[in-house]
Amino acid sequence: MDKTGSDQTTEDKILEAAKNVFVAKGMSGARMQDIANEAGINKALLHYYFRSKEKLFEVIFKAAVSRLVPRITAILESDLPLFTKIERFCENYIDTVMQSPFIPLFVINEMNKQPEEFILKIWGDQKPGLQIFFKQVEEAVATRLIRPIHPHQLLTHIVSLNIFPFVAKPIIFFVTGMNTQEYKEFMIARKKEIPEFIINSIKI
Amino acid sequence: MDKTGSDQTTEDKILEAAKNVFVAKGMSGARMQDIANEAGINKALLHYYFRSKEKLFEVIFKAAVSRLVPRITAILESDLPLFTKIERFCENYIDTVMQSPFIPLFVINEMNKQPEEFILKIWGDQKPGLQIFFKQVEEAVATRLIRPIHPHQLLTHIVSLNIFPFVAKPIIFFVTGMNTQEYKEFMIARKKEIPEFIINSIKI
DNA sequence: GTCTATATTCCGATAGAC
DNA sequence: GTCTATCGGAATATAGAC
Repeated sequence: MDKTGSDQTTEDKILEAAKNVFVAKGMSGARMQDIANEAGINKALLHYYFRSKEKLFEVIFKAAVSRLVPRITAILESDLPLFTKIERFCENYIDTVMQSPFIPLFVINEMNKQPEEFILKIWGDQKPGLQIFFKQVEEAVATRLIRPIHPHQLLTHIVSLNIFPFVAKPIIFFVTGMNTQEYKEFMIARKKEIPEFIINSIKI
Repeated sequence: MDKTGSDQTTEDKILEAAKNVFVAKGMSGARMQDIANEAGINKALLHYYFRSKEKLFEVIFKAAVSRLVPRITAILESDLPLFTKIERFCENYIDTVMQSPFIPLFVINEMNKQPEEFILKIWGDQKPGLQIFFKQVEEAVATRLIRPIHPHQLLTHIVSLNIFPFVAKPIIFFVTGMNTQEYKEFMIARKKEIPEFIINSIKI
């Protein structure tokens, strides 16, 4: 099962190549020729398997969303205690995203650029039910486990602290003068730093 | 001085139109024809004022960076006390960005997509000296004003909490089910919520 | 299924009249 | 400075041989 080997089906090679190119350059910046080169085939074959660039993009984008969203919601929707949940989420999220660090910006960017009807077609059923998490936060406030805070605000805090450093990587480089190795250590440190930062703030 | 009126010079009309189109669609998604339409002129005139799409983009991107970066650094580089600084920063940043909320994603996205030499040409001198802020955080730790935290981590926390909700607006809509008005109120509430969240976490 | 060759559309850029 | 018309190349997509 060598992901880059020649035992992949042509369709798989196309999908992997398309993912790499679309994620790196975005829908409008990607070229069918780039994808064909990356897959080691020619342009015509792309259109044989997927009718158009738009159809191919739709498949890739949907797959990216389908992998990113559950990654965020699964732990938050579990029945763990609130603080444990926050700790697990940060560790787990940063670990997985470090392996494909450009996916978040890809999804965020296309969510902002693609027409709304396209986005609706993708998310349609995906709309995550985070009500369990919101309820849990409200209860934690009611029982004085944490200080008063709106669940939407807390969720946004958590997600912002985890995702933003990935999308802003070039800015962090410029501002701090880190090199690649230091950036990696910085992100690993955040797996502990973020939950500590959050829990320190909300616990009573 | 009507910004949308016809008393603008042609160059100003082009610059404003180009900003709107580039920010909305990105470098690769923008079309010279779109910019010409938005400016109420024709394509040829774009090339008369700015030699190429790339040159025009460079002007727009540089302007965006030059307006965004000082906005972040000015307050952080001031000589205010640490907590006051954090409060002012959040209020000020969210206020100004709410007036052109797509600039941060534009800058972040192009920083990731444009070749490094292009970015270097833009930032060149801009490299902000946040050493004052970093020193201040270290001193605050040393004097037990705040708990131990690496200055880079704290800065990243602050910036993440402020910027991310703008770039992730469509995701917030889907996840929380907010409408436009609720989103606006949500962002206004963050002007107080974020500094409270941060200071609560780091103060001893 | 896979390729080469070609059609077709689009887009950045220029020529040249006014 | 501003316009219309057009060039030339690039990109998506299709035709047709194998």
